[in-house]
Amino acid sequence: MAKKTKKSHDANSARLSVDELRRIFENAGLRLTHQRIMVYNAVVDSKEHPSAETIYEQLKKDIPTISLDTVYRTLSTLDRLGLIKRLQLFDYIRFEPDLSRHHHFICKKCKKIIDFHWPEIDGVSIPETLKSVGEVQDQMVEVRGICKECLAQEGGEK
Amino acid sequence: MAKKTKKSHDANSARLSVDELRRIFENAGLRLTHQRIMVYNAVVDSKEHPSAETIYEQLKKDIPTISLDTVYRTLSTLDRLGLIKRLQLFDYIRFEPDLSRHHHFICKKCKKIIDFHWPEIDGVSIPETLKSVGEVQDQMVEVRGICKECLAQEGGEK
DNA sequence: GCTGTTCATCGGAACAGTTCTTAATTAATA
DNA sequence: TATTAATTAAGAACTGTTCCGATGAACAGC
Repeated sequence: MAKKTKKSHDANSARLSVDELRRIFENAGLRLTHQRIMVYNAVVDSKEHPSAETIYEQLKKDIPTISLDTVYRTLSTLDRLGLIKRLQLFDYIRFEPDLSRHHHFICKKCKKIIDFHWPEIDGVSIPETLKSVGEVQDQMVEVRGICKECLAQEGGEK
Repeated sequence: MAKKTKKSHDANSARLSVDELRRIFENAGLRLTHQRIMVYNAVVDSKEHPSAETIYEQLKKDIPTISLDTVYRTLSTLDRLGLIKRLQLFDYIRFEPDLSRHHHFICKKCKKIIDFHWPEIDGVSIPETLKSVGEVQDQMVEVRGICKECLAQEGGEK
């Protein structure tokens, strides 16, 4: 009753079923524990690129005994298994469930991260000079600025 | 004699003269101290996106009494004045002198950061959806992969 | 069912990078 | 030279993250 009904998912972060999770964990020789399921679901359901701390605070409501260490370890495990993605954009490490190619708008003020897509960029082939630098595995545009909410606040508080 | 002759600069990180620095500091109501000049020069001369610790270790050779705290404070000041740029891509905070638009290749293995240019990307205009998200101030492509040196090492050590 | 083994978990301690504190000293500018 | 900001030293504090030793749960083979 007091529970939030948080169900709105993007196409690219649909939650895997427990059976699918079990298969992935078993293949990796790992056990699928309650905590692991809960951490996974928390990241997938979240839209705010949460930090370990955020996930921890959230899960404590349902599992009061969960430890921060477990959250950290589990997030690492999930990242290693490719189920979520680790991001380091600021002082915090954050996690996101969207594994498809996308980019980030980062508000310099409130540090909010907003995903966006940019197909025009995704189509541009990597410059020649980069090929001699190394093997490219991943690319992402990071756009920084001030988000609408912070702009409104700035204008209002003057 | 034991001094390194490190003079190769990119076009975009030409060192400001002491007079130019003085003017900038004066405008900001700050004093231009020996340490500040040295820290500034160390970043501008460096090609490796150094951390505070790296700068500190380097400067100790010339100023044995310099404190790590001063390095941290000075790097912040220089960033605030727009003379260098602060980067947080990994666990360390790093600094770079190149203020022009460029992008970063980051080696996942040795954590080296290599600058590169990508004019094709710079010309692409920002997607419509972003305009409703906020005010864009800065954009940068982050490419991750394995650099040539690490690739060679990987092949060799097998 | 038991028994041992293999993990995952817990709680707290440890760690690393960064910032802050206080007081004394040094050095830049008017 | 006087004023005042910046630096130093030595350490504490802080924050995010990881490690450690003990405990406990789940599973395999008997």
